[in-house]
Parts: sequence; structure tokens; C-alpha cells
Amino acid sequence: MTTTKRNYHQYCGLASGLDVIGERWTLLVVRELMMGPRHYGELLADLPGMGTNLLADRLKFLTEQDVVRRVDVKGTGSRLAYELTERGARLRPFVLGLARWGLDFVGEIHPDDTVRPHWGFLAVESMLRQEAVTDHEEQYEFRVDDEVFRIEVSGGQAKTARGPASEPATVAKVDSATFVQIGAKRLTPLTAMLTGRLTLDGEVEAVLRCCDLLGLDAGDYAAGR
Amino acid sequence: MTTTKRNYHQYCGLASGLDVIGERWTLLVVRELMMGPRHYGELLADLPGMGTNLLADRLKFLTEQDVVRRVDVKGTGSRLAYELTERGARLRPFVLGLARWGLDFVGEIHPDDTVRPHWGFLAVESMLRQEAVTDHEEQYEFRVDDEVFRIEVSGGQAKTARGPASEPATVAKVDSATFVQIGAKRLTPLTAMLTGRLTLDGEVEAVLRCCDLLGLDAGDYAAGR
DNA sequence: CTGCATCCGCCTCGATACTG
DNA sequence: CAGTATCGAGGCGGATGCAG
Repeated sequence: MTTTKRNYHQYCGLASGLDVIGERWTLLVVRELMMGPRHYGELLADLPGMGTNLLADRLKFLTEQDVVRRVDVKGTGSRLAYELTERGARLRPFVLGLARWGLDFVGEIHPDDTVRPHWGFLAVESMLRQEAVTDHEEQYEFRVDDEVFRIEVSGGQAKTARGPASEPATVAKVDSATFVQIGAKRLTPLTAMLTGRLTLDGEVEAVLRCCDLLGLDAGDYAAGR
Repeated sequence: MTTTKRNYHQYCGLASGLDVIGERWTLLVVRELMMGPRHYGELLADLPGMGTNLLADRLKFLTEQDVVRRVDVKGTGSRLAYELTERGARLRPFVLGLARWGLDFVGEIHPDDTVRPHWGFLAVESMLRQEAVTDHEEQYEFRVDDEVFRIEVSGGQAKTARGPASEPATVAKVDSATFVQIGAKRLTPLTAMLTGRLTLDGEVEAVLRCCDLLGLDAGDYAAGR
């Protein structure tokens, strides 16, 4: 028990930050909590390869550091859950930045790779190019496997949200593996459509604006209209 | 030798990114290279506790992944150095963001903690509040131990640079440990001055603008003028 | 002397089994 | 369902060796 936790012993913000969230699996736990509270079992299920003792250790430590908190999701002690604290939520910008940066390293999909539809939500948020927002006020809906989320463009700002859009200008239906491959630019939206793995509803112009907003190559699609 | 490198096997940008820069020490190596090319021995000296084999492994892997490149710093093969590639340089925004986030975890300084003056350069860059830029065009110079760097405010933009300022509106002279403590808000500029660990030259108004730009509490200092 | 490679003890990690 | 206990494997840390 006197085994002291390993840290860098550097008087520096980055090193101190990495002492908290730099260990293996930790930032992936944070990612899971970035879409809302989750139960222990859900975390375990979406992080295959992570030992249950490690998850318990990480959650306990993150709780001590005020990055994560235990919460009674509804009712009296029915089932506990974990959620990000305000301090944990402040990690969002650069978790998204790192997710965007890492897209370049996403290779061909391998049989024993894990894919989860809600990761697509973060992928979209990390790909959003605020500088590409137009003055069209509209919403784009995504149905990745069984997850549904949307982009809302309003008042010169684009933001993501979970759940269906009220009046979607486009609806994209796709499986999660294909979705990530498009984000990683290993597949264009056009080829995904032609191979039947992606379905796009709505008017063409809206689809083009959506692709541009995400920095995706819509050229082929545009040429085919 | 056939020991395959450990990775997350998740089809996700964040996981793929962490497979590249998520291992122990890696992001600290990147930090060291963010101030320009460095030699193997310099890296080793500024990362105490890191084994020489680990540094060699990390550098080799980062080179393979096009995050880092070997350069002939001057002349024919005299001494090699490592520097960030364009891909590695794209890590800067969220390395800085994490450095800023981690400042909250910087505790009291401990005898066997390592401190390096050039980390102050990154601390300043991470603390810069672009929204606090005024229309005063001026420069602030910092002399942290033997390192000299500056902030340049010009055209509504603030940016950091190494080396002395041509016409500093303020010169701050301080040791590196004190510098980090001020950044971590464990010490106000005023108390640091009163204990003789910080010297501030230049007109008071410029000092106040500099503090505000870095989000530091200048209230005490202002009250004492 | 710098830039690594090799070797070895230890501690973290990952998988399974077990308990409230 | 939510963790705790246990143990083998392997990444890490420190010392040392060696080549250019």
C-alpha cells in the first residue's frame, strides 16, 4: 500500500497534467465520459483489453483529483454512474484536438479492432471547422449504427448534440467502421455511397455544405449530382 | 524481438493518436523539441529518470511516425539533433492546452523535483490570453535563470519568442522555480517581489497589462504603486 | 565525448477468478 | 452489477558497455 504512484517529479504544468491523465487508458476513460455519465460496466464493455482492476484504480484516482465524480443518475442509489467534473470537462478541447490529430494514423480496419458508434460523435465534433460555417441555419443528422446525433448550425456557430434533429437538412445513415474511415479520409463519401455503406438523404446543396463543414472531400459527390 | 508494440486496437482517432504519443515520456520529449532542435544528450539531461534505452526507442518510433526528424544541425555530420516535423508541430496547441490545464496540479515544490528555465517559455505561451490583448504595441522580456524570452504584442495579437526584446516595456528577472509557482498561482507577483525572488523593471502600467495578459493577479502590485 | 545497445530487477499492466 | 484479489508477462528505470 505504501507503493507510491509513479510520477515525473518535474515542476512543470505539462508534467503535472500528465501525472494525472497521462497513464495508459486514462484519456480513453475521459473520452467515454465526454458523452455523458456512464456506468462501470458500460465503460468496461467499451474499453476491451482494459483490466477491471485498472478501471477501478483509474476511476478512484480521477475522482480523488476532481476530474471525475460519482453520481446517482436517477432515484435513490439505484445504480451509480461516473461523470466528468467541471475540471474534467475542461479537457474537452484538446482531447478533441488530439482525436483530430490522431485521425491521420487510423489505418485499414483490422478484424480485432474495436469500433463504437458514439466515437463517431466525437469524431464529428473534432472535425468541425468553425471557419467554414455559412449563414445557412440548418441541422445535419447522423445515424451511426444505433446512435443518433446531429450538427446544429445557427448564428454563425456550429455545434454538435446527441439525439435526432428536429428539421434535418440531411440525414446520413452509416455503420460506425465506415464512418471512421470517411473521417480518416481513407474513403470518400462518394465511394461509401456507391458501395452501399452510406446513405445520404436531403438536398444536395445541404450535403455539400455539411461535407465542407467537416473538411471532407465532396468533390466526387458534387460532380455526380 | 517479435514483441509487438502495445496498442489499443480501437478504430478511433483519439486511440490511434495515443498509440503514437500516449506512452510514458513521449509527450515530454515532444515538449522539449517545441523550443527548437535538441541533441540526444540534452534531452537526456532535461528528462531525469528516463532511461537512455527508452529515449532511443521513443525517438526511433517518433521518427518512423513522422513526428520527429533527425537533422544535421550544422556542417557535415558533426552533431546530430532532433526536431519536430510539421506533423509534430501540429501537436503544439493541445500540448499547450494540457500544460495550462496541468498548472492546477502543480503543488508545493519538492527537493527532488526537476525545474528547467525553458519550461517557463511554454508556461507563458500556454497562459497567454489572446482575448486580453490591448492596442498597446509593446514587448515584455523574461529572464528565467539563464534563459531569455519575450512576449510581443502587435496588431491585436500576442505571441512568444525566444531571445531578448528589442525595446522591452518590462523586464522580469526570476528563477525558474519561482516562475512556475507564479504561473500555478501558488505565489502572486507581489509576494515574489517582496521576498526578492522576482525583479520587475519598466513602467507600472506595462507590468499590469502584462499580468493581465497572462491571467495573473496583479491586484496587490497595483495597490502598492 | 556523444549516441545509442544490452542486460537485469522491479513495477505496472492485463486476464481470470472471486466476493458483496 | 460493481468492484477486489491474484498472478504471469512485459514495459520501464538504472547501470553498464561499446562504437564512431
